[in-house]
Amino acid sequence: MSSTTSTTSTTSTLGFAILALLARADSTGYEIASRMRNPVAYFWTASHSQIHTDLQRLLSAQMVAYDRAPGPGPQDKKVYTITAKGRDALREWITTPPRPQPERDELVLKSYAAWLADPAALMEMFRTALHRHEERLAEYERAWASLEEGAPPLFGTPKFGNMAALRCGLGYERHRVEWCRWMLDQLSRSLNPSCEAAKPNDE
Amino acid sequence: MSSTTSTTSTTSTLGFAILALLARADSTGYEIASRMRNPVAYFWTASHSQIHTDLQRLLSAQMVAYDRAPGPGPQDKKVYTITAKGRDALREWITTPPRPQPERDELVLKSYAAWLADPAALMEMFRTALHRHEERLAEYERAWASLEEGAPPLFGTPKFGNMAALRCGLGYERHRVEWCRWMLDQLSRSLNPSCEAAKPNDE
DNA sequence: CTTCATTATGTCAGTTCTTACATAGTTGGA
DNA sequence: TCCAACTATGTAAGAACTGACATAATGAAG
Repeated sequence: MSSTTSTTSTTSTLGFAILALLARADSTGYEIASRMRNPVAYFWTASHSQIHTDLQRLLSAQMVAYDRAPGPGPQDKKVYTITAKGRDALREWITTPPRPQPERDELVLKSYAAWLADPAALMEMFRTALHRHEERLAEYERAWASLEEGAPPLFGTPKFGNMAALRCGLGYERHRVEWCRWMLDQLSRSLNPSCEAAKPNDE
Repeated sequence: MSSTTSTTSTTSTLGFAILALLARADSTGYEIASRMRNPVAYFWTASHSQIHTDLQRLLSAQMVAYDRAPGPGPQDKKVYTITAKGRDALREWITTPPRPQPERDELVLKSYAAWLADPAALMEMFRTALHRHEERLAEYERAWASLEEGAPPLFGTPKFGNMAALRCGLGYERHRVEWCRWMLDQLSRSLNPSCEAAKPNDE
């Protein structure tokens, strides 16, 4: 309605990811990038170049502010803080239902085209994927155990967010491990279909 | 080796998605777009504008060719076919291990920041998401049942690809439904923590 | 008869994101 | 002592993708 305060929230999803991290702890751009590589925040990643770009955009939108702190390096480092305006925008964004995501997954795409390729080579690819997912799963299980050790997750504390995201990650990796194993089983059957009658057909 | 045939495979993932569809059936650009909206091929989507752009790129790379066919419309429609070169490139791409995907998921990001927001509003958002995933799951289960009806999935036939991708979709939607329910349970507990001992913990 | 959905092609502006380039101090090991 | 890794900032070119614009025939419903 009011033409002055344009509510054209031009903040991108990455912008909100940055705000979500700053709401937990003040950070430099570099720290934000490394915190995003952390598996707990595994669901959104960005290169440092884009983080710097977005921080500048958030700055001009007055969503964040920064204090200069010395070194190490030629320039001062900039420790960013979320502003009240940024926290308001973040809070509003959190409960806005996201549009259904387009599910872009290269491995599934490859499986869809798998009938054209060499089964042995496919098996190697899925074995690699399986190992990756098993490692991630183990990592998440360790993180989950260490989160459950302390006090129960209180809503209103960052720990709640950690558990929520981690719980999703656990379920996702379990599903992936299962799927990769199923694929490997199907592919091995196509290589030696001899034991067709012997197999008990359940797992 | 040979400097003339530059193996700089500049084909994007979308390009291979298009090739994978054309390997199953010749299609116009419009048909490719609608086939990508089909839930069986739910793992990669694109707007028609980008499909047209990529088809032109694939054409100049001689990965596809087309025959003109009449109407309906002002121009002839172009029925695209995958070429031998395109099929070779596709086959090579299928077994190349994809880099670990960055897992960009807005809903998980929101859950990570959920501790800052209103639990009631969050519950509504997760209820919406739950319904979407339940619907998808039902859709996939129907598709799976109709795939199992016929002959068993033979490797070397497109049906194998359908089952592979669908199996992944089923596992994913189940995991999502489970996670959304867990989130709703956690959020409802934070709203009335009184019945901590009373509730039977299942639904 | 008009209107609307579907089939069908394409361009263009703008956003998001990746990759490479560019700089520079500190710290720790070989 | 030198070299590599880490901390720290940023720019710029280009790829990937979205959404709006633009055109136009067919067929079905009202």
